[in-house]
This record gives sequence, structure tokens and C-alpha cells, in this order.
Amino acid sequence: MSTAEDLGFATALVRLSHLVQRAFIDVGRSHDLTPQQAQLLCVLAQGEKGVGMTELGRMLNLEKSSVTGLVDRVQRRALVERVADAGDRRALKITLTEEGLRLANAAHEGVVEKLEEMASELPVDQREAVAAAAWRMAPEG
Amino acid sequence: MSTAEDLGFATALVRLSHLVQRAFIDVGRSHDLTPQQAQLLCVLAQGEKGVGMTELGRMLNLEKSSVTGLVDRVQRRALVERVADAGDRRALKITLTEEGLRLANAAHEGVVEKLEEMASELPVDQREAVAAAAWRMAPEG
DNA sequence: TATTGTTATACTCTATAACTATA
DNA sequence: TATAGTTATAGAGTATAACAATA
Repeated sequence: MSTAEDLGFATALVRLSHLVQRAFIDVGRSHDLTPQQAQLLCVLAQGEKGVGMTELGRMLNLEKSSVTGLVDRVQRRALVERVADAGDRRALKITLTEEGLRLANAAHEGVVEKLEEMASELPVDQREAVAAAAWRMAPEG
Repeated sequence: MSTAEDLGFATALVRLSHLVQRAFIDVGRSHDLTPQQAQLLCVLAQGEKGVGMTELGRMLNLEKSSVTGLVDRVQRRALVERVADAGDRRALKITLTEEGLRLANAAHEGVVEKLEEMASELPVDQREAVAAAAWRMAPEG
């Protein structure tokens, strides 16, 4: 059951999400990327040796066929490559090209900076509490 | 300038946003709404006497022409109406129909419950810190 | 002149269902 | 049988630019 306090908490999360989405829109646009493409590149920037299509879908909340299209479009721009998975001949690893890595890093930095800027007024303990809350609510990422 | 700690904070925000988006996807689907439509209805559910197109764009991070299309589609389903603004003949107020209000409330409750469920392990002080952070980062909403 | 909203246009994004190939 | 990924299809979502009407 929900209480009035929950409503404030949920609203807060929605509001924070709004800020994050805004960051991806703005940063993406400044690099000629859609927000979805920017998010994709940011995910790939974290994955060391490439990320599988299925895992991308899980990380981006997308059906696998949607991932196919999204990857198609950034591959068309030569930002990523589909690399055969050595251990599973059905699977692929999506990896960043040199240009893709450059853009991905720029986008990632841009988003971090923008969020950091918005949080500049935040006391350290609140920042830490937000981080702790995120880890607890989504332990696996 | 960013620090390693910021990176954790920004990542946390992105992760929380992911959860919120997931909530809108799931709740929307359970009511035959796209996530965008669910968000629109939730915004309208808060606005007492209808919300203008321009304000909707600001609240949803959308260009005005995108709002036109989004409202078109939910209006086609008779969930909202375009009402003339008494004080400005250029402007409109988007209002929920009876059916729209029912769906909007259901979607809003669904999202709140889902987020509350995900936060069930969270200590009160962390919940309060998240709320406080949101108000500070986005005072106007 | 500025603002509110729409239209026209061209993409991108997305899900569903059916498919291929490999495990 | 199950999983990884693609294709085909259809519709939703979105931005840009140009427009009309009102402020």
C-alpha cells in the first residue's frame, strides 16, 4: 500500500529521471546524436570488450528487434561494429570504433558534467544517499 | 570539473532514471498505453484545470509539434480534450475526459506503487535524501 | 514582434510476429 | 527446446521549418 510520503518519493524519482533524460537530449544534440544513440554509446563506453545485443536490450529497456535497429543506425555512421563472439557463434559483441569511442567518451563526460552541475548545490551526504539508494534499488545495474 | 565521486553520483542518477522509465513502460503496457502516453496522462492528472500545450512540452521535454502529435493520439482515443483557454484565444487547455482521468489515476498509482515496491528496502533517511535532492535539483518541476 | 499552436515532412524509435542459425 | 539475433511490418515518437492566429 502507498502512503502520502511515498507519493513525494515517487514524484522525486520521476523528477530526477526528467533531469537525466534532459541531459541525454542536450548532450546528444550537441554531438548530433539522438538521446537513444547517446545512451547506447554511454553503455558501450562502460563495457570493456563489447556488449551483446541481448544484454543491450536489457540495459536499455528495449526489445531485441529494437536494439537491432538502433545498432544499425549507429553502425551506418561507423560509430560501432558488430564483432563475432568467439565463444558463441550465434552471438555478437557490439564494439565502439575509434570515432565511436571518441563520441561515447564525449557524450558520457557531457552527461556527467551536466548532472554534476545540476547537483552543485547538493550537500555531500545527500549525494551519497542518492548513490546508496540507487545501488540498493538496482543492484545489478 | 568532475571527480571520480561525481561519476558514481551521475551513474546513480542514470540508474534511477532507468528504473523510472521501466516503470512507465510496464504500467503503460498494462493499460494499453505507450510510456509517453502514460507520462502525459500522469502530468495531466496533477494539473487541476488543464495544462497548456507549451507547458506540456516543457514538462515532457518535447518540442511543441511533438506535443501536438502526442495529444492527437490520446485525443483520438478520447482520453483528453482540447479546451479553449478563456483568457488567451491562441491557447488551449488539455483536460482529461472521464475515461482519461480513470486511466491517468490508474497509471499514476501504478507507477507510484512500482517505484515504492522497488524502494521497499530503502531506509527512511535515504528516501528523504532522494526527495530532498530532487527538490533542490529541480525546484520548479 | 513575440507567443500559441498546427501542418508538412522526414526520420528515428519501438513492439510484435515470424524467421534463421546455433546451443 | 531454448537462445541470439534478424527481418518485415506497422505504428508511435520526434524535430525542423514554415505557417496562422492572437497578444
